[in-house]
Amino acid sequence: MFLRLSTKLLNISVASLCRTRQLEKAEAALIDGVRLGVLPDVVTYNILITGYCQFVGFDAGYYVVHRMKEAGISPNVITYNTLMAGATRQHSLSCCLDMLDEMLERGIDPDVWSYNTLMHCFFKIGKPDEAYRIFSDILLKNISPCQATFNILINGLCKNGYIRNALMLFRNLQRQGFVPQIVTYNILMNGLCKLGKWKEIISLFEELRESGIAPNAITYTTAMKCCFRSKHYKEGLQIFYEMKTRGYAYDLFACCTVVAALLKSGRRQTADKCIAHMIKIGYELDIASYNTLINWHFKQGKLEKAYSLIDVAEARGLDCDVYTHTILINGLCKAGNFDVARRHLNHMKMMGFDCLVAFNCFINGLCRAGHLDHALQIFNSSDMKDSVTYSSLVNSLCRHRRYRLAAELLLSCIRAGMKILKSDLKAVFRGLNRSGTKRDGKKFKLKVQIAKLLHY
DNA sequence: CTAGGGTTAG
Repeated sequence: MFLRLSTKLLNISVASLCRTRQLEKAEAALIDGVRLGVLPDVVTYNILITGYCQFVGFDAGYYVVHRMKEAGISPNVITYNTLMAGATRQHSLSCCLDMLDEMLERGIDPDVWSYNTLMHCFFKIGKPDEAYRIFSDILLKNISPCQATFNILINGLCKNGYIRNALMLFRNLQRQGFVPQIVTYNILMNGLCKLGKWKEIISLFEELRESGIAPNAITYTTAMKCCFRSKHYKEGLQIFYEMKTRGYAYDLFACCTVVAALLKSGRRQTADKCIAHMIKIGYELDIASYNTLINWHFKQGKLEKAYSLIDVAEARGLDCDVYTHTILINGLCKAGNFDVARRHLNHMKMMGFDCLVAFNCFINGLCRAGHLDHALQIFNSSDMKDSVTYSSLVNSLCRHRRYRLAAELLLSCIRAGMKILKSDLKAVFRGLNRSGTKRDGKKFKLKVQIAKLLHY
């Protein structure tokens, strides 16, 4: 009994260290425990596996299974479920299936969580049909789905673009007695956020309050992100202040969201305060937090500080991601250093990152620095483009009163099936009317209408 | 210990 209690305490401490990315300290706690005669159990190792999977990778997590065996502890169903979750995190369906196989080989019965995780994996790699098949399997095998099963289902639908369907499913389930959890609401809010439906989010928030379920930090972060996205900064900040006054500790996730919004809306001083808070709480910052800090330095024109922070992140064993590189390229462009930016863009491409946003930063940077023709030239020789690329060029062309080319570009954007901003359309239309004849404007409007009918 | 949130461009 005494030993079990101690192991429980050990697990609590290992878990809190793992959660905050302090894996080395977690290992040290394990060694200290052994020295004091407190032996780790299967839960201890499962916690370690979660930590390694999250912060190092699936392979590192899987390696812990060998250590367990050496310590004479058999992995259980949660061990394998945790590993499946780790594989899912890095989009590896094959590892996920391997774990399911290994589990069966060892005579461990998969439980509902094993199937939940497999379903999650299929959703994550963009195969909703296969995911749904797993859901059917759960029912066929007479395994009772749990609340998480439905949450994963709803989330998977949202993540694969079926947000309205997810909402319908949610309402249907509710009618059949499904009691939503805070997770369910968070999932739906996040889905609506992608659609930019901030008013619907606010009303979902109201529904949540009436239902008596307490919102958590994730709810607040999601709700404010949605407001910021649709440029309702005041409303978003209001949610942030409510979160603070209600005593929610605002974590790194909330900080990143708020800082980004503060920088975008020009609230520099508040951003500085939030950054200070972030550094205070973030003794173990992750790459997204570093990205936020790096971006903050760039926005202040402090290039050297931004660079050195990238070094710090790498020295801490964090891998720069697509955001880091994009932020760097954007910073270089805003500073007018297009040669280095271009070189880094190529570098990024070679490393296999998605370069679209970085490319847009580059094009937009050239436009704003007055190198419109250079931007057009690069644009024409690239097949990487989306509506933002067009928008930057159309904007710039209008500023240079080159309305005909702007009109042409806008039309090809629509013909490629991409949404355009109303403001771009207006600018081109007004420009044509003012510089040419009224007929030019009318003809343009007609062409836009037809293009939309054919291509949206 | 196993589902949900953050960071980049117009």
